[in-house]
Amino acid sequence: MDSQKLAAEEPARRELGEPGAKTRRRGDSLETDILQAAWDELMVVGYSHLTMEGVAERAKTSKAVVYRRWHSRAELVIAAMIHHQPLMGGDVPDTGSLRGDILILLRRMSLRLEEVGAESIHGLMGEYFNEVPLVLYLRGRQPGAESMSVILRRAAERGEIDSAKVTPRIASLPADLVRHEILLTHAPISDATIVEIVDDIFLPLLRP
Amino acid sequence: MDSQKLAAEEPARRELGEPGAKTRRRGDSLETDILQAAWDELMVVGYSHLTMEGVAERAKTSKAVVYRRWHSRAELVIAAMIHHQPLMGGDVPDTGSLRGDILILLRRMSLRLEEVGAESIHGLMGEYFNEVPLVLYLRGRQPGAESMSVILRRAAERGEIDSAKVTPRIASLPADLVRHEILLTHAPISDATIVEIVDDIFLPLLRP
DNA sequence: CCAATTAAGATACGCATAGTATCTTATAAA
DNA sequence: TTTATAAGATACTATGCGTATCTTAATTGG
Repeated sequence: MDSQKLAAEEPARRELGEPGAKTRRRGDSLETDILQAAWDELMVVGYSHLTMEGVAERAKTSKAVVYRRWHSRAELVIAAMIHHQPLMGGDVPDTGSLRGDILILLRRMSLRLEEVGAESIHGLMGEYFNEVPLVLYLRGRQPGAESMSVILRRAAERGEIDSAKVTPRIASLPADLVRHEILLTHAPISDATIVEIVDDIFLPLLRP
Repeated sequence: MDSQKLAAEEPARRELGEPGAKTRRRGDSLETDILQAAWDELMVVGYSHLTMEGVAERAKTSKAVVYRRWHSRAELVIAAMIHHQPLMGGDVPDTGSLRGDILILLRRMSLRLEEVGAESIHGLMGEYFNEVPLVLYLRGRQPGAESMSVILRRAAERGEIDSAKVTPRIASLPADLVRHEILLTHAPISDATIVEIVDDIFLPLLRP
């Protein structure tokens, strides 16, 4: 039809042990590699400078392959974030006191959020606002992330708190405040801030 | 030097009463018009679809004129937001009770934030993260926006609250929670949510 | 009141990136 | 071994950013 230059002269040998090796990943293996590449690219250049081209290049594949699986930059990055590490996942802390448990939970959450970076989260929310998975991710509503309710139940059983005072809003309050702090400030949240949230706000609201 | 087509044949008559009228705005008048155009454009197309070209066109001027004053899209939009309406500004409510005052303050703030739109705020934060004015705007730290401390001082004088309990974090808590809610959810914040924040969280923390 | 200066407004351009389409060929399935 | 699928390379369109250049209206100041 038109003067399209056909194919490549060099048959695209990817860096393996032997040069000239021809191999093509497919399916899950390829998908995992792309998600990893997207995460790496996010860490290196940040969300605002992340391009589909860049991710494809890093994954040693091409844009078309990436677009075949994710329809936009935001979708890809959200998938990469979840693939890398859910925000709230992990074992439920059990130190024997509510204060100890929740400090562990909040520190873990803030480390993971800072790893992703507030900039990325804002970027995603800005161009992908009506999508659900991102908010689920942020709020830690992934399946298997019910740490907070487990901790609160145990604390109530120990008699540390008045379980009648535990509304959903209060249960999510500490995480909300940490999230808010990270989203609005550039510097990482200090441990003193986390302790303040727990000791001056959260615990006083729940004590019998 | 090169084959540049020179000038316009048509001398750019802007819509005034008489066609053919030649007039050029300058200085503050022009600046105000551009800020207004930027705000209008923000309302119509949203931040993610707002372009410098679009703003210039709406203001009936050209991109170059806009760039002469603001170095980026984000800078322009922040200026437009502040020009349109500071988040926390306005008279300090004085209903005679802390609860009444703070409800007014929070409702006002949430209306204004929703007018700007969470999407815009995320977009701005995403591409302009290290800039100070936006966070000042969001946190209501503009000069003349000390409503909250005035309200709290009056409440303390009336003996409604224990002023020893008022830490900076607790003082900003209600606004932080409203802001957080708006930034994370699509729908406008309900009045019940505002009341809940005040009655279940804020007031219990300050009562003697 | 006229000449010199400033900046508005029009336009073009280079560049980056999004997203799509097309083609060859390695890999998997039958 | 043949056939179907999709990986990977490449080209292409469209958009928008940010800059530069040029003309001319408006302002300033002697």
